[in-house]
Amino acid sequence: MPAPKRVTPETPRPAAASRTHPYTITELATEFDITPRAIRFYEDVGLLTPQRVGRNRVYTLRDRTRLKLTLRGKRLGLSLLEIKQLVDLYDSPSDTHQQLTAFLGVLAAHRLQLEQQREDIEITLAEISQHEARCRSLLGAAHSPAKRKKETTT
Amino acid sequence: MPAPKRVTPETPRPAAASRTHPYTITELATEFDITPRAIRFYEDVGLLTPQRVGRNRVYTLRDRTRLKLTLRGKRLGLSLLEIKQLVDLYDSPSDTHQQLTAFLGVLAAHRLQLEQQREDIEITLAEISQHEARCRSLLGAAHSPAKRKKETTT
DNA sequence: ATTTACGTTGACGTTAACGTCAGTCTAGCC
DNA sequence: GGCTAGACTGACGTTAACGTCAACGTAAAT
Repeated sequence: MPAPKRVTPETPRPAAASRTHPYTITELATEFDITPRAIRFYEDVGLLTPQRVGRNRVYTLRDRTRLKLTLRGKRLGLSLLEIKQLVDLYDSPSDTHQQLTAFLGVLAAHRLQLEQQREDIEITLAEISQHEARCRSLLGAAHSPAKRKKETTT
Repeated sequence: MPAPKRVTPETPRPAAASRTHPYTITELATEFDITPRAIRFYEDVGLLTPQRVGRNRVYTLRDRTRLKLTLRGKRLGLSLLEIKQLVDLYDSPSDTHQQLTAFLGVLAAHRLQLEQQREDIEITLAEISQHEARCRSLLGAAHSPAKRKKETTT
C-alpha cells in the first residue's frame, strides 16, 4: 500500500457555518457542490473577494454568505449580474435620501418579480397535482379500459 | 396583469385568448412581448409546430398555450430543453404502466424543485421586508443620528 | 406599377456561465 | 531531495438563447 490518499476524505463536517477560521476554495466547493472553477468565476464577476495567503485564496464567513446568496439567486433564475447588484446593494448601507429611495425602488421591483414567480409556482404546482391525480386514477383502474380525452390547459 | 406594451401600437385587443381563428407570428410576439425571432427559435427546438399557409406560419390555440407555458417556464428559470420535456410529457398522454410511473417520477422531481424555489422566494421576500423596514425607518428619522450596524445574513 | 408592410430563410454574431486543458508553483511528507 | 496534492494562472472551448443583418417573397394599398 503506497500512499493513503486522503484527498477528499470525509472531513468530520464541523458544522461548516459556525466555523471561525477561513475556508479554502475546495472546502466551499464541496460544501455547496460546485466546482472551484465556478467559485473563481464568481470572483471574476465581483461576487466574491477572498483574501490571499501567498497565492492561495482564503474565504471568510462573509464570502461564504455571499456565495450562499449567489446560489440562491441562481436557483431563482437570476443572472450573476443581477445577483451582484442585489447583493452589493444589500450589504453596502446607503445613507443619503437619494440612495435610500433608490434602494426602496429596487426592492419593490425585486419583490414584484418574486411575487410573479411565486404565482407561477403555485399554478404549476396545482397543475402537477392534477396530472398526478389523473395518473394515479389511471394506474388504479388498471383493467377497466380507460379512454382519456385531450384537455386544453390554459 | 395590466396592459401590454407598445411594440406596434394598434389592434384593439380582442381578448386574444378566446379567439377562434389562428394567430400570426407578430400577433403572438406583441401579445407576449417577445420577438418573432424568439418564437421561430422556440419552433427550432420543437416547442412549437405551427401550420403553414404558403410560406407563412400560422399558430393555433394549442401553439399559443405551449408558448404561454414556455414563457412561464422561463420565468421560473427553466431551460428550453427542460420546458420542452415537461410540456411534451404533459400533452402526450401516457398509457402503459411503465410510462405512467415514469411520468409520476418526473412530476415528483419537478414538484421538489418548485418547492425549493418557493422556499427561496419566501426567504428572500422576508429579507426584502426587513431591508424595506430599515430603509423607511432611516428615512423617517431624518434628524436623529442614523446609526447603522452590520448584520450577518445567514 | 410601385411602394409598403409583413413574412421567410440562411448565416453569422453575441453574451453568460462556466468546462477543460496545460503549465507552474509550493508546502508537506518520507 | 524527490514526490505528491492541492492551488494557481492563462487561454481556449462550449452551450444556450437568442440578436442582427442581408436578401428575398408576396399580398394589399396607392
